[in-house]
Amino acid sequence: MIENGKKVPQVTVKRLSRYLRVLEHFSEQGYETISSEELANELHVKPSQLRKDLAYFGEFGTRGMGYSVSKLAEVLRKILGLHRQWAIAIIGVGNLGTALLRYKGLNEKGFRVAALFDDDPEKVGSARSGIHIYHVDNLANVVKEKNIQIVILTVPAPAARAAAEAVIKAGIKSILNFAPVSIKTGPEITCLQVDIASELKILSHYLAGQDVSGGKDGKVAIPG
Amino acid sequence: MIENGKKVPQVTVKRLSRYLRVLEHFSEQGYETISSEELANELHVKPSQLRKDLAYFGEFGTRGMGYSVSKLAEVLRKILGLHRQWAIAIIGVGNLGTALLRYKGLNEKGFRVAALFDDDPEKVGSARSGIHIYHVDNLANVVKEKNIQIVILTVPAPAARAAAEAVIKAGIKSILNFAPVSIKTGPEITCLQVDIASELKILSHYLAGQDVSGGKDGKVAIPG
DNA sequence: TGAAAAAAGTGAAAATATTCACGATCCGGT
DNA sequence: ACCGGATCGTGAATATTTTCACTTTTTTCA
Repeated sequence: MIENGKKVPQVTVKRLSRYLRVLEHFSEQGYETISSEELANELHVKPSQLRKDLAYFGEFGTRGMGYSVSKLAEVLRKILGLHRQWAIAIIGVGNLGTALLRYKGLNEKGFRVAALFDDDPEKVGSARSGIHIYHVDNLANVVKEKNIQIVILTVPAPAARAAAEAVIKAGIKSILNFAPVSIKTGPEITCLQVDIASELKILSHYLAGQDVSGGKDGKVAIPG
Repeated sequence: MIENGKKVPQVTVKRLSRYLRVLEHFSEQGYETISSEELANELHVKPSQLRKDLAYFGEFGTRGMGYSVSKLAEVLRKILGLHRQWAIAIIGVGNLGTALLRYKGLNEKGFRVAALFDDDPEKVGSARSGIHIYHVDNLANVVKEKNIQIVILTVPAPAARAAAEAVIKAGIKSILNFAPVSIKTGPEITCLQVDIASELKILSHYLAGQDVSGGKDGKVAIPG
């Protein structure tokens, strides 16, 4: 691992991937160097936070000058493991699974969807965007065969827990879970949750708090 | 607003929506009461955290007994503003936008997709799942007309910033942004970001850190 | 009715994460 | 070579969030 000593907070890793995106953008624009202030402003974080985030991994800037755009990008790619190619499986070929398969962000350099899984006999055996759909019962085999490292779970909620168990049993260490179910994992497994319905409810909370309409049935007092 | 005093961290609000989901599940199973321990275990958080989260809003349990499943669910629905109906617009009718439109989690009680927007003349004027696709130029009008409160941004990255500006100008206060671009908003606007490519990179980081293959080109040392 | 058990609520402690502010270093011009 | 300005790197100060551990309240059962 790259980091030198103390453990890196996950929020930091999340920001690193954002820094990288901005750097790649600046690189395309022909920028050679960038200061922590410019880079941080782009993402609406404090420059000191950017510097602190990088400090977990080493020193990459030049005082008085800033950072070399290309060098820093390269460092971030290494920290994020993007110098490798990761094979992804999507489990659950519904609306969301299919959309993700075709989503540009998922087919960036470094990632490749290598297999799809479902338990619907109608779907199993066919293909989407040229990727074969296997039955989930074959998960362990296909994972081994195709050297899959990352699983994206887009199954319906009731199926999620079982699917997650199968995934873990198949030896997968990285899960991106879109099902609205919390998955219990050991410490050696990274499971990130993307919960769209929850996000909406958060928005709803803030909207309701601002009491947007103030309408007649807008009472929110809590009984008892 | 409901909360009594100090401001509520956003992570707390996020957890509230998860608690609610579990409660609804337990309710369907016929449970009448639930302890903080049972509820918290389900989501792999500490019971004390659940209690602290609720404490921002009041006291809802009975010592010695736990919480009434239905009462607590009702409280959470109110806190989260789910006793109202919110109209959503999706901007960007590509793969992801279309998938979300059809996604169950987005059509739960409390939410309704009321309009779609795109700037592709091929799409504008047609409909998806019975929802009309407008040109983004008409955003402000349609937002007013249909009383839209929440916008989901699923446009490509280069279009995101402009789209976000238009959204904000149209008076929207709640944005769920799927574009890989950081959006600067005033304090009265809530903008949540769902960044799928970033999540993958986080997974990649942890995978690389574990040095999964240890293979020949697995070197990760940083030069200089 | 009283004692024991269960479980919420909560102030304080601990752990994390962010921000500040300043010393260190580097570049460019003279 | 030196000076002034820019900007990184970082320890210390804040701020935030989580967890603990204890107190209070309620229920149950003998």
